Amino acid sequence: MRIATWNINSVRLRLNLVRRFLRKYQPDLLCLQETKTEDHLFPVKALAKAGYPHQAIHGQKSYNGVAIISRIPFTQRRIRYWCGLDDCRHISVELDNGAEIHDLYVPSGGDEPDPDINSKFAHKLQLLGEVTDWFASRGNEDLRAVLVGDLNIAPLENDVWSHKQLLKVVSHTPVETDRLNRLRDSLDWTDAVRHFVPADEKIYSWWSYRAQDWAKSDRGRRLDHVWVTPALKNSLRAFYIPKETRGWKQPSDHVPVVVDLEF
DNA sequence: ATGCCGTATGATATACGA
Repeated sequence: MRIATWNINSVRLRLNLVRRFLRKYQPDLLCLQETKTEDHLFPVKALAKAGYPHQAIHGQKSYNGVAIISRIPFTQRRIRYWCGLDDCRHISVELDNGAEIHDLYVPSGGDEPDPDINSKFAHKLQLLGEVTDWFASRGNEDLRAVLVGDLNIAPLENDVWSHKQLLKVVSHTPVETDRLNRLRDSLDWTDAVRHFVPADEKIYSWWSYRAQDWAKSDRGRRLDHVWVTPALKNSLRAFYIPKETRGWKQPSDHVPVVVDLEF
C-alpha cells in the first residue's frame, strides 16, 4: 500500500500536476491539503477518470480544505472539528482492513510566535492540543492508524535549513516542536520519514515561493509528515519525497511525501 | 531572516500562507 500526502495549494489550479504525480508515483491513496475549493467544485470526475474514484472531500471557499482520493475503497468517512470551528482541517477514512487514515492540516500560525498577541499562533497550539487529547483518548495498542498531512512544524534540527536561524520563526520554535512531540507521544506514533532517514541528514518538503531560486538556495523545511501507530511500524517499507515536483511549472510550494507500507 | 511570491475573491486591494 502506497500512501501520499501533498499540500497542493489549490487543487483546481494544479489538477494537471496532481494527475502527473498520480501517473508517475501510483499511490493507492493521496491525501491533499489546502484544496481551497468547495466540495461541489472539487474535480471529482477528473480524478475518478485518473483512477481514483473513491473520494472523501471536505473543503470550503478560498481557505484550507482537505481531501482523500483513493483507488481502493474505504468503508467510513469521518470529519473532526477542532477549536469549535468547521474550517476543513481534518478528514479520515477507514480501509477494508480496518486501518484508519487521518488527513490533517494544522494552521500555519502567523508571524509572531506568541499566543498572547497572535491569535493564529494561539489557534495552532490549541488545535495541536485538541488533536493530541483526542488521539490519546482512543489509545489502544492494536490501533492501526496513519496520520498524514501538513503539520506546519519542522520538529528536528535537520528538518530546517538552519536550526539556529529558525528557532524564533514560526514552524520551528521550541513551543511548537514540544507540542508536536506531545502529539507524537499521544499514540507513540512513528515518524515514517525519520524511520528511514538519520537525524543528522537534512530533508525538507517545503520551499518558499519567495526565494529567487528555491533549489539553489535550498532553504527548505520539513512541514509535511506521515506517521504510523506502533501496530503498523513493522509494515514500513520505503519512502519517497519527489522533489522534482517543486520544479514543475506553476508548482505548489510543498512537495508530496510518499510512504510504502506492507499490510 | 527577510523576502515581495503565490493563492483566492462579487477582487483592480486585501487576507492568507510560513
